[in-house]
Amino acid sequence: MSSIGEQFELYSGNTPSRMNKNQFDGSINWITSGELKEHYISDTKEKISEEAAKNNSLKLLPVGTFVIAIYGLEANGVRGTCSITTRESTISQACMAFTSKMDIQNEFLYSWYKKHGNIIGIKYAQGTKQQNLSYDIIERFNISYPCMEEQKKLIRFISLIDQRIATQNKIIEDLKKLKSAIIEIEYSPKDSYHSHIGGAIVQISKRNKDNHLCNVLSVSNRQGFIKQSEQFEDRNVASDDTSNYKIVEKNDFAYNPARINVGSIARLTKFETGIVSPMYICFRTKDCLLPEYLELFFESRNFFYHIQKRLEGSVRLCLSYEELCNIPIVIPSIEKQKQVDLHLSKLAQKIDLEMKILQFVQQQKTYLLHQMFI
DNA sequence: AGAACAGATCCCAGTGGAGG
DNA sequence: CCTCCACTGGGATCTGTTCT
Repeated sequence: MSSIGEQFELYSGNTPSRMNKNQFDGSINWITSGELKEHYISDTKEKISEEAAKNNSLKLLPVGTFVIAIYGLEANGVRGTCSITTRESTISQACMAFTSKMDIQNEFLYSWYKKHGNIIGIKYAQGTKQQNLSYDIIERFNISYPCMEEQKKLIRFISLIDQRIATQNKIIEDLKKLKSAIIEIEYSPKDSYHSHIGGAIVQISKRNKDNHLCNVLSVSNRQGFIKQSEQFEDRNVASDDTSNYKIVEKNDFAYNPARINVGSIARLTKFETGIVSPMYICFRTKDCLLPEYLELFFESRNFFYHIQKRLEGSVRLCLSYEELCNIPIVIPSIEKQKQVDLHLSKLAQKIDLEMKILQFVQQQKTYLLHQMFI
C-alpha cells in the first residue's frame, strides 16, 4: 500500500482568458472536465494556440496520462469520471492529471478510480454547493496495488474484455445490416406478382360496445403495441368511456394516420386481444398474405419510398387507409412468404441472442472490477 | 469557467368535439 | 363512421442566469 502523492505527480491546468479570442484558435488539445466520459480521449472540443499554452504555463501532458474531473462532484454524471489521453493534451483547472513516479501503471489507476471514484466524490469532496477535490485531499488517498507483473496481467485481462465487448457490438451491428439487406432483396419491386396492399387486407373497426374489454393499448413509434397503463404509469389517458374504442386481435395491424413513419405500423403479437383509441386505423390481412410477411414489408426501403412519395408536398403528414391500399407490394405464394419469414425470424432470434451475450459480458466486467480492486 | 438551476419550447401520444 | 382540428400533460432538450 502506498499514497497517491507518493506514487504520482499531480497537476491541475488552467483556462486561457476568453477575452483574447485567438488563444482558442490553435491546434493544441485542451481538455475540460465534461469531456472525461470515455476510457480514452484523443480529440477535444476546444483547442488552444501555442501562445496561450505558454502564457498560462499549461503543461503539455504526454500520451497515456490519467485525468479525472475534480469540480462539481455533487452531480451524478460528473462524479468518478476519468479518462486516459491518447494524444498530447493540456487541461483546464477542473481536471487533475496523474503521472506515475514509481510502481503503479496509469491503466491500473484508471480501473482503481473506476471502482472508488464515486465514493471519493461523495465522502471527500469539499464545498458548500459545488463539491470539489483538491491536491491536498487527493495526495492523501491510499492505494493498494500488486507488483508490476501482476498489474500488467490485470490490465491485459480488462482490455481483453473491453475488446470482447467491442467485437460483440460489431457482430450485432453486422447482423442488423444483413437483416435489412435481405429485406431489401426480398421486397424490392419485381415485374411479376404486381399487386397492391389494398387487395390483401381488410379494415377492421369493431367497437368495444358494452365496455367488456379493458386491455387499453397504444402504438408507439419505437416499441409497437404497448399497454397504455405501462406507458403512462400513474396517468390515465384513455377516456372513461371506451365503448368507441376499436377491438384488435392478435396479428392485427394498427397505425396512427397522423404519425406515420417507418416502423409506426405495428402488428399485435404480445396480446391475444385489446382495444385502441378510435383514431387508429386498424386492419388485418386476408388469407393470401401472411401478417409476418407484411410486417417485414413495412420495414423495407421500398415501403418507405412509397409513403414518402405520398406525403410529399402536403402540410400534414397523414396516410389515409386508401393511400395505404394503393401502395404496390410483391405478394408471392404463401409457401414463399413462409420461407422469407422463417429466414428472417431466425436472424432476428440470433440478434436477440447476441444482445443477451453483450449484456452478459458487460455484467462480467462490472463484477470483475468490483472483485479485483481493493 | 462551468456546473446547477430555472424557465421556455419542442415533441410525443393522446383526447374530444365539429362537421361531412 | 370518418376526418379534421384545437388542445393537453409530461418528458426531453434548449437557453439564459446564478452560484461557487
